[in-house]
Order: sequence, then C-alpha cells, then structure tokens
Amino acid sequence: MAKHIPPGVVERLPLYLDVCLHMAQEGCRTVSSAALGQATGVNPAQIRRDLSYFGSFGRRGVGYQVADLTLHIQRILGLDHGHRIALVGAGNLGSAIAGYSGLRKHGFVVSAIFDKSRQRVGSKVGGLVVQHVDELGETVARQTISVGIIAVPPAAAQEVADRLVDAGVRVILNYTPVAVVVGRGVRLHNTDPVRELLHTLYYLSTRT
Amino acid sequence: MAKHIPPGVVERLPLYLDVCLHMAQEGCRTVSSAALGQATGVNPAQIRRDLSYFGSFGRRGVGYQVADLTLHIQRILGLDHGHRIALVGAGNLGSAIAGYSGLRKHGFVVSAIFDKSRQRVGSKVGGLVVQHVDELGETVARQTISVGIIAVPPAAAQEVADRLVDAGVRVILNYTPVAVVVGRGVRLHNTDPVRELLHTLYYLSTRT
DNA sequence: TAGATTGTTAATCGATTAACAATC
DNA sequence: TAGATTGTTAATCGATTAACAATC
Repeated sequence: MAKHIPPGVVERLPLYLDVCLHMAQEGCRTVSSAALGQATGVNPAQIRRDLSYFGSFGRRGVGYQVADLTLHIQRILGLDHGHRIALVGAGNLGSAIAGYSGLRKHGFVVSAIFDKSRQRVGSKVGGLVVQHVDELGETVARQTISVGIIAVPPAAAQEVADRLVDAGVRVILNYTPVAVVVGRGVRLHNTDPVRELLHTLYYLSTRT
Repeated sequence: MAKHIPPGVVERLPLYLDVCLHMAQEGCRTVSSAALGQATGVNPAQIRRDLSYFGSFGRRGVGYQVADLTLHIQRILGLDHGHRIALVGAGNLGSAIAGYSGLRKHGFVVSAIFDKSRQRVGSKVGGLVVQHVDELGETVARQTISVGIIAVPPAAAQEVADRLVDAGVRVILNYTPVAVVVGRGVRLHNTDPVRELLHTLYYLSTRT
C-alpha cells in the first residue's frame, strides 16, 4: 500500500466514482470492468489495474458491487467524511463556486467565504455571510477547515495563499493564472481556464 | 511536421509561452532551456525536445531569443490571429469568464453572450448585450466564431453543445460536470472543478 | 460443469531524461 | 580558441495494454 501510486491512477478514480454513483441511481447492483470502460472510455484492463493498487474489490466471474466500489473509492479519496472549504473571493467566480451543487454531492461544504471589499463583507453569498479576509486565520482554525479555494484577482493570489497556509489549510485550489508558491506539505492545484483553452486550440489549427 | 505530437508536449507549450511573455516584460532578450526549466519546473532536456518537434528555434551556445520563441509558440498554438468566443450562460460563472482579462491577453475576444432567461437577455455583461440562445446559430455564423464556452446549468449542457456544433464551432470548453457528446472534428475540453478537487484530496489523506 | 470476469504478470508502448556531437 | 548551449540520439523510466491463470 505504501507503493507509489501513479498520478494518472488517482486522476481516474473520480471518473470511476461518477459512473458508480450514476449506475447506483439507475438501479444497477453490479458492474464489470468492461462496462466501466464503456462508460469512461478507459481500457478495462487499466481499470482493473488501477483498482488493484488499493485492493481487490471485485469478484471473479461476477464483477464489482456498485455500492461496494463506491464506498471503496470514496474511502481512498478521503471522501468518507465531509470536508470544509474556505472560499476566498466573493465576486462572480466565488459566487459561482459557492452555488455549485457538485461540491455538496461529494460531501464538501463551503463553510466560510471571505473578501476584502467593504461592499461585499456582510452581504450573503450562497447562504453565508461574507467575512473580511482578516478573519480568515481565526475562522479557518475554529471550523477546522482543510481546503481553500482562491477566487480573487490575480494580484492578491499569493497573499491569500500565504494566509491560507498559515491558517493550516492543507489543500488549495487556485483559480488564478498566477503561479503561487506554497511550502511542501500543502497540495496546490492550479486551474487556469485560459491555459486549457490555449493547448486545446492547437488541435484547431492542425485537425482542419 | 506531420509526426504525431504527444499531448503532453502541447500542454506544456502555454507554460513556456507564459514564461516568455513574462521575461519579455522583464527586459530579457534571450533565454536558455535551463532558465526556462527553472521557471517552469520542466526538465531542460524535455523543453528542448518539446520545441524540436516544431523546428529549431534556438542558437547553440546562445539560447532562444525571447521575442522569437514567443512568436513561434503563438504561431504553433494558432494564437497569431484573434479568436472569437461565444459564451453561453450569463450567470455568475459566465460573468466571471466574460470579465477575465487573461483571455484578452492571448488574443481571445468574447464576442457574443447567450442565455435562456428572460431576465438576463438584454442586460449587459462584460460590455456585451446578452442575446437569447435562439439567436446563437445566426450570430455564431455571422461573426465567424470558432470557440464556444458552456457555462450553463448541467441540465442544459448537451443541448447547448449541440447548438454550438451545429453553428460550426470547432472548439468547446465545457464548465459543466456533464459528459457531453460531440461529433469528431470538434475538440471538447471538460473542466470540472470538483473532479480536480477530488483527486487532489487523495494526497491529503496520504501525505499526512 | 461451462461461461464470465477478476487480479496480476509479462509485453508493449510511449514519454522522459541523459548524454553528446554540432556549433555558436 | 574555450565555454556555452542547442538539437538529437540513445538509454531509461513509467504507464498502458494484452494475456491468462485463478476463481466465482
């Protein structure tokens, strides 16, 4: 188990999880790696190999119990208990994230929202009162928040990241194009919509 | 040139481009693969190899001309001319995208915004009047828009994708967790913030 | 038992990195 | 010329896929 898990494997787990949740809703009790492959576009052999990194969850000749596999993947990803999120930035992007139902579905709760602007502090976004970013440290500690999302203007990104790290957040999602720096021990994920657009665009010029 | 380019190579090009733009601002005239490696975290040998897929842009013993390399990468990615974007969905997420300066920096222009809601149609978002989604086909054709961004509620995602494809859009960015289906010939890129959070979370449970 | 499907090993494939001749 | 750095080949590494024994 202490083996090194290739990043690609971890990235595919949410894919399998989504299919499991979907299939459970459809009333399927078992699912084969072939069916999972169909639904995800991933090679069935790879799915079996991916899962085998973490244990043996299926039964030969039968397949995987959907409910079972769901729980296993959730446990592996650490989704078996809720995670509280601190959202920094209450503008359009922040509001969009706060209202995003997909978070709740996986047990995430946006439990505090921060902003710098006088106008926004005190207003309500997604059912929460926006706090001033100066209260971040105290609130994050008190509510044992482990995940931070940066949705502020680029210029403020690094400062916000620093505050989050100081407050003890362990995972940061950065929606800013800025390459923020965090110490090791903190997991940083960057999501830059433009960067994705740029490399996708390459195929526009060639595939013609 | 007709060689097959590994996806990883294309995904790294925007990274190099960002560094080039940044260095140009700092007044640097030339940059070595070692310096690029420093700034991006990518192995210098890999950078040279990546670039060599497209040609020889550097000079031995000297390095790369920053201005030169910038233009080459922009040309490769198809950024040497502007791209018009149709943004579908004028809610919080749509508004955030419309106001995002990073698009403009790379020559993208959001040139039309669509929504379904009576309340939003006719209002202004990012300096543009929101049009009803029924006008999408005509507007996209008239303005020769090649890129579509889906920022609507999940339930409407597939329908919007169909409309965009019918209208002749070649690249679609999908900000919905729905796995929309498009015909081949259309490049689809999915960005699901939750999925990214899920796999990032894995490292929270282990790295402790 | 016969058919199905996993878990896992071995083979393949592709991507990354090291090394170095070419050359500025 | 001597030092630096590319472009490219060869070596390494890792990930994907095929194959199949185990077993339900």
